[in-house]
Amino acid sequence: MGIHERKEREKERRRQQIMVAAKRVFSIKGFGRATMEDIANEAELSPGTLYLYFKSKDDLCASLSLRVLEYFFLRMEHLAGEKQLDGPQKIASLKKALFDVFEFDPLILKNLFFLQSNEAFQQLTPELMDEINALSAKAMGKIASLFESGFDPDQWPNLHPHELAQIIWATFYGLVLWEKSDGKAEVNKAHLKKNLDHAFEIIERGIFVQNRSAIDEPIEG
Amino acid sequence: MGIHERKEREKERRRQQIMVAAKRVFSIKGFGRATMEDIANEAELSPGTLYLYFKSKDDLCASLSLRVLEYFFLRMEHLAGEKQLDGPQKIASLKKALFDVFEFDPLILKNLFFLQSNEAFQQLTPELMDEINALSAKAMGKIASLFESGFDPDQWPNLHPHELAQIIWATFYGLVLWEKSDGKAEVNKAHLKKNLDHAFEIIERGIFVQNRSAIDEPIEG
Amino acid sequence: MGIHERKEREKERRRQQIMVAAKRVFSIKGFGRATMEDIANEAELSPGTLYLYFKSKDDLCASLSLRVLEYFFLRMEHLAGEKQLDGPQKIASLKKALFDVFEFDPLILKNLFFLQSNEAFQQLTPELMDEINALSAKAMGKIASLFESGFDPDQWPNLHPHELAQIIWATFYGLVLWEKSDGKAEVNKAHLKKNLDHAFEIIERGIFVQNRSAIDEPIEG
Amino acid sequence: MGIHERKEREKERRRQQIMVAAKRVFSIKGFGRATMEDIANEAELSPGTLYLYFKSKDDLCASLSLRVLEYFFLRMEHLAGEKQLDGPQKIASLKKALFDVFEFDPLILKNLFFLQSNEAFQQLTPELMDEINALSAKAMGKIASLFESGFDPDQWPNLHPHELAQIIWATFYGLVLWEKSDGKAEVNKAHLKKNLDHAFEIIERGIFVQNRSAIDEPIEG
DNA sequence: CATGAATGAGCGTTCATTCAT
DNA sequence: AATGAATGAACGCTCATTCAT
Repeated sequence: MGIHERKEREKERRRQQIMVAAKRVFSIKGFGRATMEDIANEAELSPGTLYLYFKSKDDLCASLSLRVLEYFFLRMEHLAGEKQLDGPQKIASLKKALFDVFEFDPLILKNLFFLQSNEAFQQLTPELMDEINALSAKAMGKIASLFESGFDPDQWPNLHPHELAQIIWATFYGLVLWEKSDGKAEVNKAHLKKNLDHAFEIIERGIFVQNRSAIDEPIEG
Repeated sequence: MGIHERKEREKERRRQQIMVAAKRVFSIKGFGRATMEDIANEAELSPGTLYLYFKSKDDLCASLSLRVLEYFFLRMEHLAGEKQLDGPQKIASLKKALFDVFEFDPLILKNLFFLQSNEAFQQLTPELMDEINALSAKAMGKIASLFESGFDPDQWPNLHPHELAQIIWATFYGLVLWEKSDGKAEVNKAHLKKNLDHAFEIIERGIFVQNRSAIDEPIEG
Repeated sequence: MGIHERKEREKERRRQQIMVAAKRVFSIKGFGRATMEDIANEAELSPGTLYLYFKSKDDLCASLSLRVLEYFFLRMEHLAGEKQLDGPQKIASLKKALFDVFEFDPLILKNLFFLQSNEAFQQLTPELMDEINALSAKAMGKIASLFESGFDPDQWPNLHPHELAQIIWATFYGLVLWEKSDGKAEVNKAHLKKNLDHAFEIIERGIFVQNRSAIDEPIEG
Repeated sequence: MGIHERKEREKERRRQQIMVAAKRVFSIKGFGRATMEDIANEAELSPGTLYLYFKSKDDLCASLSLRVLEYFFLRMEHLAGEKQLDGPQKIASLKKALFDVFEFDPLILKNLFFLQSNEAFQQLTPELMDEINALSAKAMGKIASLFESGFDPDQWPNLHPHELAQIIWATFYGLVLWEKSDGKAEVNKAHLKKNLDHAFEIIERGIFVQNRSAIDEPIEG
């Protein structure tokens, strides 16, 4: 049994080794222009070996994405579990979590977003595609659940939590992709952070503040 | 001189013809899978001819993007010229303009966003890259100018109009890329419209509404 | 129109040039081990060019086969048209025709037989597969038609012409494949010729001669 | 000595086990598409182990063929030993034996014929190639010996028994390869049987019947 | 200007075989 | 003896681009 476990661990380590190499290569040569041979060289393995751990190049790429997505989902799940937060605190935590996701792996995150908004996505193994989609959906669901009790339905008669989650996610999505992939990681991080701060402040004020008519009405009345 | 001008006009017409063909092919085969030969066939020209009008495939793609960007810029310019609008009207007009840009050519818009967040972008002719960047920047500047007098700097001591423009743009960006490219154009339009509505309502309320402290102060006072 | 025809001729010539090169390469390196690059080099073209004239390696190979098959069919058709031949003359003509087919291109004939009795065959474009099968069937039909009036149905109550055609063809098939592919073309030809002579003499005697019971009957009677 | 023999027996058993697995895989995936890994999985061994028993994939394939060939040779040897048979009985027995050989393993027989008429054959270990050739030759010799006293040399001044053996073998060869490998084993068997019946009836009549001149002679007499 | 045949570097992937354990 | 992870050469095919006509 010890043997089996050791093998498992080694196998997993190899996978990680390949994924690390792939990430490095992607960040140097760009996603589309990285070849399996490049990755193999970087991992100090032969091309064939890569295929023992990943079905295809797409599979490798998607697996990278999956890791970020998993991290993202875990953060969201944890967040959704914190019952005592008020609206603004939720927003703050969400912002923090999203920023952490970005920091966890900016390149791969861009890669993931890229992949999802791309025709290549349709060519993954259906299982992998489903897995990515399912995980995305689950994470989105967690964001939505954050807002189930978070904002005033009288003020937002048409905005369902899922739609809000989508908008927040899309904003994040846009901000991330908007960052130049010029390798200046620290600059990008700071820039994204500032943008996130502003965006979430707007969202927070927009959602939780009593709106104008509510304020004005008593005066008018 | 008439001859020269006619030649110019014909040359420009040819370019348009190719771009129209390219658009059609992209929308059928997807961006990555469209070949220059496909485009040439669709334009009823030979592959070689394409290279008389566009330096490379990337150049052709980028030129397509440029058209959307030009349309976008024109809309923004026009909008920025309308002096009499109040804040909410500006937001409404901006939303309308962005939606029109999407409708103008959803596929190419996605393509543009795609291109910009992509390594391929770095490989365009510098001139083209500059042109795209300059046009983007100019359009962004127009959005920013919308908000120069639009929101209360006391409430937003750190949010410069340019940053707000970026956030709005990124949100749009994210919402557009988030749409599935599954060919159901009408469905996508309706979905994007709803999302845009919500997003801009949040932004509008977030920016223009007096914030909580402002509301509360009289009570405290 | 002259231009178009010249182009057509040149295109056809190119095809021939490639097929000739392919044949040479096959005969040197064997079918399975010949690469498209080998063939391209032999034809003094680039690999890509081959694909302008043939959809795939299989397509190229099958096209080679088709030529032999066409020749074979033409011979059979011509033979079937000669009405005045008696049985032994038919057999002799058929033998001659089959031998000519072998001589026309021994290597490709083996190749064809090889292809047909091989799993690889199932992977050709359906059209090509159908074309080969249809041509084979037509040729077989011609052989069969040779024997529709050729042998005594009283003596062969169960042997239909098509079955006889199959047997003759299979015999030829076996004799051809039986030849060693050792490059000694002349030796092979002589050997096949001798075997064909014997085989067809047996067949001729077997089919056309009155059988024992027929001979014996008068004695019995 | 007991130990050594037991080892030998076990080694031989392992070989058989692998060969059985190989046969199963070939019949499912087709010959060319079966990989060593497939075979190893089927045999519940690891790929490496296969190489302890067979030098190469070709070697394994050829060994399979050898088994059929051995069976064939045994049948022929037995047949050649039956002294009391007359010509037609010999033909009938030979036909029966050949059909049994086909039934013994249609797929592998096709494979053998395939292998022999193929370049791959040249790449086997010389020993294996020699063994196959020797066994073929021996079996062929047995067929030939059947006919040493079987047919009238006056009628067949040029047909030596070995040549007749070759023709019969080639006919069998052709008929076997001619069968579609479509998995419908029973259909194929019935079809081959019918073809064999017809072919051997032709051969029997052709060889043993008094030929035309012999028939005419009584007139002369 | 326009053509379109030709190019050829480049890629993802396979699989028979090896060898350290 | 048995393993099975690793190998790496090899291959068929694509397609953006060029250039002689």
